[in-house]
Amino acid sequence: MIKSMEMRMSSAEDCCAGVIPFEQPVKTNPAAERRRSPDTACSSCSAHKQAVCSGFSDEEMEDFGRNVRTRIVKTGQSVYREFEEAKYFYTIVSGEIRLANLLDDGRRQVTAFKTVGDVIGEHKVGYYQSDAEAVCDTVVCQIPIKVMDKYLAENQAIRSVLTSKMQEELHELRLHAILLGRKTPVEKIATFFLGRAENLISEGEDEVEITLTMGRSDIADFLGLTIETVSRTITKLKNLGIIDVPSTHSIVIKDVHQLESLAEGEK
Amino acid sequence: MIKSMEMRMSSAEDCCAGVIPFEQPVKTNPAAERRRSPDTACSSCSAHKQAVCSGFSDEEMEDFGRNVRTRIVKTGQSVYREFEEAKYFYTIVSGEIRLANLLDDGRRQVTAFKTVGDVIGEHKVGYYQSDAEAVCDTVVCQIPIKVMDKYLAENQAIRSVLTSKMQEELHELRLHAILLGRKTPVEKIATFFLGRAENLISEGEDEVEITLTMGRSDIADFLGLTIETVSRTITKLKNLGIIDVPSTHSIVIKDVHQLESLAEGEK
DNA sequence: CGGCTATTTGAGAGAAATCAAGGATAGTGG
DNA sequence: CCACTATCCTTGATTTCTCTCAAATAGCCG
Repeated sequence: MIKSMEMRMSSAEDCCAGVIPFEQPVKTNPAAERRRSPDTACSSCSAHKQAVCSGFSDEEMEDFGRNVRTRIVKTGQSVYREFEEAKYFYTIVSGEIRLANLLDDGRRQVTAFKTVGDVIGEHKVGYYQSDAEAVCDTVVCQIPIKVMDKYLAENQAIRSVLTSKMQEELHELRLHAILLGRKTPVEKIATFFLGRAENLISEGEDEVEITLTMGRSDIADFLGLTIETVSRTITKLKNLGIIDVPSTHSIVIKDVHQLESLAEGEK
Repeated sequence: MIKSMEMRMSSAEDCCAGVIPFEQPVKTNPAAERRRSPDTACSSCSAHKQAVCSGFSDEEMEDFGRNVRTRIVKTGQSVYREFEEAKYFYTIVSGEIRLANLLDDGRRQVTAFKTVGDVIGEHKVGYYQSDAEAVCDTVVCQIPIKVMDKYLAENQAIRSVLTSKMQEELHELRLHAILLGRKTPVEKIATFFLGRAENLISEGEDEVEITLTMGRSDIADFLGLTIETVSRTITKLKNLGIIDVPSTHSIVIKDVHQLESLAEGEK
């Protein structure tokens, strides 16, 4: 039923932008997890400012910290799988997660890449609706649904943050639908690169370097293309002088403005 | 900037399944709206059971009814437009709404069709992120964001219903991404028809009749196809004996099981 | 009935997928 | 540290499917 793709991936230590907020050795146990101890407290968490927990007061944070666990997910491993009972939310502390769905014959659609501060999991459904897999070595904060529900019931700030995150996710999925349904390969790749560059583009700067954590097949399955078309399109953009490709997983956007034009279909 | 598509549509009175819950004449004013009076109270609203307001107690409902307005939206008119300031949520009382986004050159992606009981609008963003247009004559219940926020702050049941609806929307958008990115035209059309039949299929029944409220170009823009491919694919399914097409806007699924096989890509 | 759209159907072109190799890269083990 | 090997990525040739362009038909409204 499930064609094995993208397994046996490299551990690629330098591929993840986020800083892992503690130095503990990774357990050999594949489901490595630990309750947060004082030295790994939420207050020192590198993802705190961007995550749902940003809405907590200091005392609440401390209480929260006692109820969550940190889980290390190595490249290619899954955080959860589609149809599994949804017992937890996860906040991404460092690394990157892809959400993907499979058709019976092995065709795959990656619906989103999630990074530091993003929340994954399901509310009110009971089971996960996608596979969540680590694109590179990743650290997540595991929050039991019941705990989250308690905070949501009591705390307006948390509700507000979570609702905003859901709303943003809806918006991103709608934008992605436009991309999948109506954009050409060049537009898709250009849009994808710009999305990755979003937080890196500084005023008046034409050149930005982005990191492609994931492989070409993840990109292809995200954009609704084949890996060959992804590869050819990247080469085309390179030949046009709009990007440079110093290495497979690194792209330098040499002309942001021109790439933006391409992304919107202006010839 | 915007290519005019789908304008000047017919008024197609028989195309909407929902029952309009009151008999007032439609105002000639294009922004026809009225505060709900006792005889048009929420308690008699045909959408009540399926909508967010289902979480209200009787007194709350009465209060709620004083704060909302009913708005009649004729075929082709918009409830709101992308980038407009988002002042209201809307619950669909009867009829059908399409959410759509345009690219600068006129390409369009319909991201969803919304029907009775669905909520449209944005939280926490400030502006609408899609166009919302009536596929056929439609009645919506207009809820000021501030009013909704008040209820959300006070009422767990409302929060729960709204969160569920958002979660469901996320799920639908993910499923739609799979369709757009990875399915063939036959699979897309089959999936679309089955989605429309979802609440109509009864146990052990092979044959179901569905109504296509929208035109072929809406279907095409929803499925990421051209109208020609939509038309040809429908013809193909007809020739295979899996469906009948008694009229343009009516489809009889003659073999639900076989259509399900096609929708999932089983040859 | 007449005009306007929407839909269907046909023919042809073009673009992306598929099939097939060769080359680069990274992780493994000596 | 280096060679080996598996995998990933790129490139080329070909096929196939969908889009585009074009025109006929059908359906609806006044």
